[in-house]
Amino acid sequence: MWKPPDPDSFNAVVWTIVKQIPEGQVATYGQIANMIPPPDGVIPPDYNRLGARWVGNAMNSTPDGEGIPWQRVINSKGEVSLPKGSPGASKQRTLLEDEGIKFSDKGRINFKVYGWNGPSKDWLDEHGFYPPKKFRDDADDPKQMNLF
DNA sequence: CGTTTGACTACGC
DNA sequence: CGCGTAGCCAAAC
Repeated sequence: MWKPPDPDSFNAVVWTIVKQIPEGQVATYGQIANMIPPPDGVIPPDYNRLGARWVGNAMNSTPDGEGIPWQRVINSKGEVSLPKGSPGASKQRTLLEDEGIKFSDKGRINFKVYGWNGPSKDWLDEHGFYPPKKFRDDADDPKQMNLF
């Protein structure tokens, strides 16, 4: 069974990945967890379920002033996952709206529009991370459109 | 110490 | 869809 190595280094890895999320896009806790290779190299079937809480923990202890876009990580339902009505929750929503992200009337973000497809393959290879789940076909990705 | 909690998620109804 | 539940584990009580 996979468990995170010492929490400090695990958090550092999470932050490294979160910093790659571009403005105006969002990732999920489970998506981040899926990118981080387990120490023993064996991926359990419910891999992202195991890591999602730890990713949440890492977000909870995000250092301020280091440019980590913590607001771009949300839960699998597309909602801000901080306690409803908390100062942090409204702050996160405001930050995302400032980046141009729109919320549905039920407070959800459409992954088809704003979901992050992960870093470039080069970056993944360089750091040894797994490619994450994609929310859109690359053909539909605005970033890939005029790549030719 | 035992219990509860938490920025989670997949799954079954 | 929404809601409840099981499973996870480090941290805080």
